Amino acid sequence: MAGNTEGREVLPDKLEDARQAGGKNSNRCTLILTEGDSSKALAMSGLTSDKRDFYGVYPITGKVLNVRKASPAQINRNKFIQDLKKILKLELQKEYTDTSSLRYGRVILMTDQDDDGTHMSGLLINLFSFLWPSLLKLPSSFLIDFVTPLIKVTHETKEAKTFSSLREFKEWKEKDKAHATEWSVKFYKGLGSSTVEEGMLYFNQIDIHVREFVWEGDADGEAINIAFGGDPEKRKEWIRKYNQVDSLPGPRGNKITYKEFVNNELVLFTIANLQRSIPTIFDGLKSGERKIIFTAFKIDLTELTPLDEFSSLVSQHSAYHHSRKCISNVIIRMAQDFIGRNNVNLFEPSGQFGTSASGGKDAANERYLHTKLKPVARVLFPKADDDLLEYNLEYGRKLEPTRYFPIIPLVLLNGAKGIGSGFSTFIPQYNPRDVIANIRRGIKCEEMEPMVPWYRDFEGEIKKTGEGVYTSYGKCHDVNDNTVQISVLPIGLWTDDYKKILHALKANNGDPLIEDVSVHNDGTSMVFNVILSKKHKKEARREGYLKKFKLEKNITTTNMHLLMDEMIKKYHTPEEIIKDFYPHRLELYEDRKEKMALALTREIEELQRKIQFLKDVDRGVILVVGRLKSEIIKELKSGDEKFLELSLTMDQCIELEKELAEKNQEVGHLNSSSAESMYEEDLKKFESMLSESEDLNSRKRGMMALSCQRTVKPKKTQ
DNA sequence: CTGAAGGCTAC
DNA sequence: TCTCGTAGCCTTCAG
Repeated sequence: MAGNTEGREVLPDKLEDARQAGGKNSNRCTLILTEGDSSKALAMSGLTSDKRDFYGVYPITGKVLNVRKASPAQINRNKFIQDLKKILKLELQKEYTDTSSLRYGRVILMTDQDDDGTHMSGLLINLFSFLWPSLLKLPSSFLIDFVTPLIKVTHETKEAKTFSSLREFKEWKEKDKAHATEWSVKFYKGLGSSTVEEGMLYFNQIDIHVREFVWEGDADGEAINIAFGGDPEKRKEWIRKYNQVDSLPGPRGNKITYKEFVNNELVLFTIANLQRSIPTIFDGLKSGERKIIFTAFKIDLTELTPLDEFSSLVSQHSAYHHSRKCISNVIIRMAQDFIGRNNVNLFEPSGQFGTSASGGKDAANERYLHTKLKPVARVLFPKADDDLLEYNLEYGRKLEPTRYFPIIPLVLLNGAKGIGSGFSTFIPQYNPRDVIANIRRGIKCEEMEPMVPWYRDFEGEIKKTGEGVYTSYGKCHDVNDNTVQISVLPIGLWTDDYKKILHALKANNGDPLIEDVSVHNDGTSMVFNVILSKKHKKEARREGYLKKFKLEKNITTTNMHLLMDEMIKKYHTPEEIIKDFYPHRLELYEDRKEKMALALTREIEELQRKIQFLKDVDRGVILVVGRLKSEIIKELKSGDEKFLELSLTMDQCIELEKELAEKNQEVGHLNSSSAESMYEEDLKKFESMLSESEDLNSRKRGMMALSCQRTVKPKKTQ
């Protein structure tokens, strides 16, 4: 009667097993895999007691292992796969011709209706298709997609309709454009926000909320292999192809082939993944960073504010839908200013935002941190641009711009690292002055100077050592015959990691290269004193300490990808990035000029009308004295009524004429200024700000030097 | 030569 | 609350 309880005690704690699972009715049982614990709760509240006979629920926490790229050992030790095997009684390597030996007859994937949810479904499909392909090829679908409505439209007289994708909704709207506006539209924000009642509704009519995955043939396997296999080149090709499809997918019933899923739906995750991981050429920002900047400008974050407070404001103002912990980490990274991080940080780090001891991983918890915008932010992103940008909308609400246009390519100042689907990116940091100089050359149609990576306050050397390869070097010197002092590490090598390297050299498999290491922290930086082993001393001197002590690190320009209008573009040099950037920035000044001219013209016309009005009053053309206001208005041109509020004196007239003269002068100035000269003004402002902060830094360093007069003495050798 | 690890925004 | 494990790509380094 009841399900087979054999082995039930070893089933995972988080499983809500179907009562009939593993029994003679196991074939009629369905396992629901949910994305996260909150979706499991929704499923549980929707499944009434009688349904619990045949439905089991198991939550997945986090992303599922991509088995196609994993080693057998990794697959074996993966917790989720172990659990799944137990729950379904799956056996590796087994060919299934039916599901009779399993504890459940089919599996429903209940993932969120967002891009990451699609990815989760994809990873699960990938898992089954790789480990148990025979199950997906069974005539009756083994994998089922649970589809909750994303959008619901209601009408006064007609029956409500629901859509499970934005694409379906848009198709419907296009088809009946004339009447679409009669419907009111409701957007669901995903599984997490569904109510218990909605959960019940989904499971009462489960048939209209599911979609079967169908295996048609080899093309399905091939599509999955391209999306999840070990060949990124194939993936790049796939993304390029499906990123620009304007044709909509075929009819959407209650079935979908794996190939359709991959090419029409999974590709949307891929694009979202690129947009959050790879900056645009225009503003050098990833989507999350853009939301952060936007919110900081919008709420005018010029006073130190607790970081957790700011990050929750970002969620509200920019409709950031991911975890707040995540956005806090991004803000922390944007505010960090230790050597090797940002050349121009836009946010003030107040509190322990992390150090070069561990590349910033030692930052304090967000509740101990404060931040605010640095003044340079509004110099790089001028306020005057705000009206010229294009903004994203969500449910009709204005959000952050689709892209900003800082005055110089931010991505070259602060660099970029990111890992997306199909593409990753690495862009080194450069000297703002070099970038400015090259922009000026570009505008004057002169050849640009090749730039070498530059990191603020880095005292080591960086030079070109190959095609697309630059090497940064640490610094060290002999203190005495036995001791070498290492005072500077190459870019990207953190002191904690370097300690490990030195200890490895000390051990060196029983043949020590160095005898001893001592580490000194002088408050701002680390200094290592290394005692050379007698045996290797000569060799170390001959081959060079930098090489011997691993004080060289490469910085490559071979993987520079940026987004440009939703397409990935590869750059080979930083100068190429500048060339793609500054013409757009110049165009923005043309826009700005046009807009300012229009506003000025309006103001001048208004002034002229006011002056004319006052003159007419003065000459008696308009009679004012001793009359009712309503009488006078009848004789006035429409729009002139408000001029009655003016003080009707010649003093007022003279003042307005003075104002008019000023405005006319402004027009003259505007007409004589070109986009280029306006650009130059903004660049000069940024340059003077750079000089200010450089002065400040050198003063700070001077004070440090004074207070740290005690130099670090090497430890005496015994 | 192969495998692992680091970097970063997400679940 | 914090830690851990996962995706995704490319480069470096250890075995």
